[in-house]
Amino acid sequence: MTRFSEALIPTLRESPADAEATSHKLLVRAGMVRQLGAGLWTFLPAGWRVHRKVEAIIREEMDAIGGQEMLMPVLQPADLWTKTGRVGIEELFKLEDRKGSDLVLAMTHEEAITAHVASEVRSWRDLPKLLYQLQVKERDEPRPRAGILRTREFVMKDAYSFDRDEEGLDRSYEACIGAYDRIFDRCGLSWYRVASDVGMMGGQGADEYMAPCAAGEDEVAISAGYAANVDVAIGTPEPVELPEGRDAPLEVETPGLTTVEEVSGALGVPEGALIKAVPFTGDTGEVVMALVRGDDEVNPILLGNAAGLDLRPSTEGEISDRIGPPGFIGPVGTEVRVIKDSQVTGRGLVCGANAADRHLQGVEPGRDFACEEHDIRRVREGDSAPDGSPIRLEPAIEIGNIFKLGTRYSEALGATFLDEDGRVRPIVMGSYGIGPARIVAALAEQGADEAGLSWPASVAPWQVELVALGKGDDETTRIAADLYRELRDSGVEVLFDDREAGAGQKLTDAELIGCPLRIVVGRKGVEAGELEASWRASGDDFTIPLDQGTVRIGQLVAEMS
RNA sequence: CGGGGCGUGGCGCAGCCUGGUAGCGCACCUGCUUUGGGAGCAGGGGGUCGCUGGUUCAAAUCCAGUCGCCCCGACCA
Repeated sequence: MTRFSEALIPTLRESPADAEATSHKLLVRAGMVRQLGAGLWTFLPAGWRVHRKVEAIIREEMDAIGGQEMLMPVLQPADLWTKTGRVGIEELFKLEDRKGSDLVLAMTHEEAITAHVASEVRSWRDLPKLLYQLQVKERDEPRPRAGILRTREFVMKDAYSFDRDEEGLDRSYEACIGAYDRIFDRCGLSWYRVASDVGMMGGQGADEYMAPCAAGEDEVAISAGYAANVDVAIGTPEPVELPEGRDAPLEVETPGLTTVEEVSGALGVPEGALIKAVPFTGDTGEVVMALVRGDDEVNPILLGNAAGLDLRPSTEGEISDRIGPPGFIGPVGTEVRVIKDSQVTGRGLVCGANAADRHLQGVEPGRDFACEEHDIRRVREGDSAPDGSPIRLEPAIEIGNIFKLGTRYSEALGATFLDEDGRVRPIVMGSYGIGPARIVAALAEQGADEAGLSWPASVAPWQVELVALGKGDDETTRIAADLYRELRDSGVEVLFDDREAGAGQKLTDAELIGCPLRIVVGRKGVEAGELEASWRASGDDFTIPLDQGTVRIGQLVAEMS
């Protein structure tokens, strides 16, 4: 299999100075990855072994649901991207060839695959199809970060489904969910499938697969029976005790008090009794006033979806012109569109009076102002999920995503077919991505301890690390070398540390690299007729009789996978 | 794009403020000793101090510009 002395596994005693994330530090220290430039990473042999094992699991599960693997170019004519309207995306790398033709480096492959399917698929009989590839993607990221977590070039498994209609898409989508669930389970990850924002991909539905880890750049709202990206998560907060209602709003003086904290303090009401009015301006110039409880924040994504607009926070000038003095605005008497969070209810609420240094008490939605009602507040730790269980927020890294694309790409690129009635119809598409490198990083984060990495057996670079403590050609070294050959010949993936190095270095490196099972051949053990074995994950150790080494280790390896 | 930080042998760092022959630890090479948690002794190799320009008798050090990298935020199919 692999002799450490002959392999390129450059372990490091210290972390690189610019590393912050655990996975970044440990993957570099374990000699698995190296940086070539910002967001540009090389997988060294040990790291690539892990990556390839993840790929193999992906291939098996995609093939199992009828996926067909293929390979498309990364370098593509810009023309295709003009047709789908994606050529303007800032993250898209653009370049010219020597003839001046416009090219792009693909960030995903919807354009390419749809162009092929458009020219090859004619009839309803040709559908459905599920096609996938493992291919490099290129993205001009504004900020690559955290080692291999967010890079400018990375391998992605991208799959695309092509169906005759929505029902077919639903079936393809469900099949992919099944495959994805199995893939992440088999990789040994802790993961969640969460509802997500459909984003710029458009389409009718989207789920993300998230792996919780400290270095994650997303946040997930999780409870016993609920999981959603915080971007779209909806929870129910603790109710607020409101002051007495009134027959009509009462204007009170609140000189210079513009924050929720100041107003609630001055009036002696809980922050949740205030109505926080947050103005947004749409791409059309329309101003929308979002209302949430004083102790809540507006979730701009939920608000944007509710409003059906692309929104940005309004400027002070827009607020003054269209609503009232900033700091004192409210929904009563305003002429702009008002969208109220469903948690803003009851009598006795407090809001800005749209007059300087004035607030209104005893306000009641519906009676005192008209509005649309949606869930637009940002979820908070401790909220209740729909099933009543408490929500917690966890950082997580996105490891996969699936979209119901619909016909956006097929219409743009003329991917149509003739149905059974002879009508031309656009193919209904789905898109399904997985980032193997992110799985590697998430596993590194999830399994790490003070000593280093710890890989699940299914994706470990080697199943066993065999450490020979002796030096030169003493007896222990010969025994270790014999055991290595036997294990290798019996099909065990074994990393044999045969280096001329001190025991401390070899043992620490074994913990750093994180193979599931470590076997030590040393003088003490050999004198007792034993091999010393230990599990990386639990630290449990035990001995194996020397003469049963190959057989027992073979059994343990079979059991672990 | 806004803010902050860093570029000095392979890695981690000091030196810069106050200009004057480039240093430390680890790693590496040779020899001897050593071998159960990152060994010891002796000898040795390796750096145009990111780059360009300026100031100066003299620049790692001062000035200007530029490139690269990291972190926070914005952004992120």
